[in-house]
Amino acid sequence: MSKKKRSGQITIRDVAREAGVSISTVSNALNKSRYVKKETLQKIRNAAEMLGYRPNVIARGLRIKSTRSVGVIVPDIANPFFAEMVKGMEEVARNLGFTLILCCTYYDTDEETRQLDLLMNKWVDGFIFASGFNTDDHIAELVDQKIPVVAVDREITQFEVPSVLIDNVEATKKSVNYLCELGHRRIGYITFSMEKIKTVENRFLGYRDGLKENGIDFDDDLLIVDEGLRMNEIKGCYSAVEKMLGVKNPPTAIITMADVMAIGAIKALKDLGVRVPQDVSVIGFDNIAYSAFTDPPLTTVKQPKKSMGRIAMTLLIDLINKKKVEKKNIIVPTELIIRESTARCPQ
Amino acid sequence: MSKKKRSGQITIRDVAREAGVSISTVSNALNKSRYVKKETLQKIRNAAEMLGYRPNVIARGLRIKSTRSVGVIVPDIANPFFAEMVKGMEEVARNLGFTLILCCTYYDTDEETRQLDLLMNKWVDGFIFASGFNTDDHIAELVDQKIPVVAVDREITQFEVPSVLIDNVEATKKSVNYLCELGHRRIGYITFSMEKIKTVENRFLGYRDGLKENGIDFDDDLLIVDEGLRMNEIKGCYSAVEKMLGVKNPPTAIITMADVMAIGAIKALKDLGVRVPQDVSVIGFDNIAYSAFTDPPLTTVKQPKKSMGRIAMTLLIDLINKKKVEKKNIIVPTELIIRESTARCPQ
DNA sequence: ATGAAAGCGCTAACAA
DNA sequence: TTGTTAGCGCTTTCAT
Repeated sequence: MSKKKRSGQITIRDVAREAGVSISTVSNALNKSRYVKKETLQKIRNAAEMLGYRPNVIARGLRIKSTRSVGVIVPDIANPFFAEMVKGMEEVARNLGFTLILCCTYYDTDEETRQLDLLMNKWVDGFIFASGFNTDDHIAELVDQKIPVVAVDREITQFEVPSVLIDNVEATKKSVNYLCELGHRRIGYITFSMEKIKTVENRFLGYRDGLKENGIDFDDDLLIVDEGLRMNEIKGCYSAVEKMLGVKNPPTAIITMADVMAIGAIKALKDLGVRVPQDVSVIGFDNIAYSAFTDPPLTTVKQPKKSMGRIAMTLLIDLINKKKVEKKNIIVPTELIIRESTARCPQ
Repeated sequence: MSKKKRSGQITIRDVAREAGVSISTVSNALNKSRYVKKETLQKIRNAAEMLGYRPNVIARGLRIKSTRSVGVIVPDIANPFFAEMVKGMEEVARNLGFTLILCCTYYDTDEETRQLDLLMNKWVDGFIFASGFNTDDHIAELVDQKIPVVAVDREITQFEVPSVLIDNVEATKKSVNYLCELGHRRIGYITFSMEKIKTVENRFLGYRDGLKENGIDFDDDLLIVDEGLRMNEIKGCYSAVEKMLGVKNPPTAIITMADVMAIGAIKALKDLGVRVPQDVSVIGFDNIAYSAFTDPPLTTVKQPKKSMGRIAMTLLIDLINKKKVEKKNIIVPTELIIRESTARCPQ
């Protein structure tokens, strides 16, 4: 029963000897890469089984230049939005016999580049980027080397890289429209810096254009752009909320660009003695599982996270397997989920 | 600027030619594995830089039998408890130049075994199991082949495998004691099946013994063991709570073995018109980030998730690097976090 | 201080 | 239907 120690691994050669055939027959038999007589096949299978043979995927990878592993690069796995997405990815990778290598960047471009470098050396067969900068320089090399890449929750404009994402402009407009229906005219927006991330920018654009379409002038006072939010989305919202309430004509509603931030905003408001939603309404973005259980439950825009992850991974593996796929963006639907953090505008 | 296509990779041979030295000198220079004259080194570095040389880690791995990658096996990455732990692991893996391969098992032993097999073929250098069955058979082979393994949030009894975990018995007793201090005598417990998972079993033991130490008889009516909770911890709690409230002498307090379940329990209670904590108190376990923002905020037992992940990964990599480490369990501290889901026993 | 060459375990072209 | 063999890109022993 006890197999050999790893450094004395059972190789294809051992199996060949045991089965009384050549190593190429073993290889071909086990990989079904050419026809092998039934009985020979059986002999080989028996020998392999008996010896506890494990094909050395590294050696195989060296030969065929494929490791059947993919790199997944996300900003932060502890953010339920990304965790859900990765869950979807993992599910399909596993089912298709691929291995998922996880890297977190914490929104740091240098880190993203470093990770990429490391993984390219490891010869992963493809990449999914859920991380998000618009400086796509480091993707250039991947494209250049024809390594499959798909993006998710971000757009890559410079290259022919397919993305799986939502229409962020429209999605945010839904929030704005809903608040306007409730009579709000002073609507604040909390985001982190958008210059490098199209997704973040588009959400802001949805906010700005949504206001315009409802005949409301954009007011700089009601826009908080805060880098601190990146590292601690929940707590980082305290200062943002404080700042926003301090303006001469404070908002009656606040939109945040992520649920994790909305959760922090609600807490901050409550701590400041502001009632949600009676005094101020709050809308988040993503519909993470926990937003249904906050106090009050959060109104938010739902993204199909897990399914985005699944689609992205399927796409990537198709690309790796050289299936013909249309290299264009896949837009998945969103939905405004109305819960109790929003109410009619006071007075 | 444009590097070659991958299949025409720049190899050590190209660098050697460019630098006018032998390939072994290049290898030794780049790996500092033996002394190389300063100027030769410089020449080699220049050549490598110029050509955009990337060492092929797969080829290297084949030679030295190490891939500098580790397998991390968790039940469910979308559970914030595991996501936080993985975050800690990823952090140290990355800093030490290791690659983290993520696998989810969804509490399925067969899946765990399959994953393991896949990763062994991929020659990962070591494993972290946060997944959790006490049938450690599939770990036997790892131990047998001297592949480093560390466990986290679980105990492995049959083998000399170090674990990073809390004292689950004591931790749960803290909850029981606190509820007793508040005057509760009818304390329910919701868990999923514990037979195969020591951690789950120990929490129950803490509950049972905690009751005894407070002079309370264990009542079978107040224990709900529900397999459905595994797959959907939040929603699965509905039926558990319903069942528990239906008994002749229902509880005034409920302990769940995880925050995700407590969140579901609170929701279920509210939907049934039971006030938390006025009518029934609820205590969770883990202190995931979102338990601070539920309604009411959850009283829970804090586990240092990220730090557990960090410790586990550090330990594993030490093991891989053949550092001498004590192969014994590392117990990390817990803390009862008192929020507002618990109150004095009514009347 | 450096080079030549063997070989890690596998696949695939070519032979038979 | 199967076997022989070159070679993937690298590390490392043995020479020099």
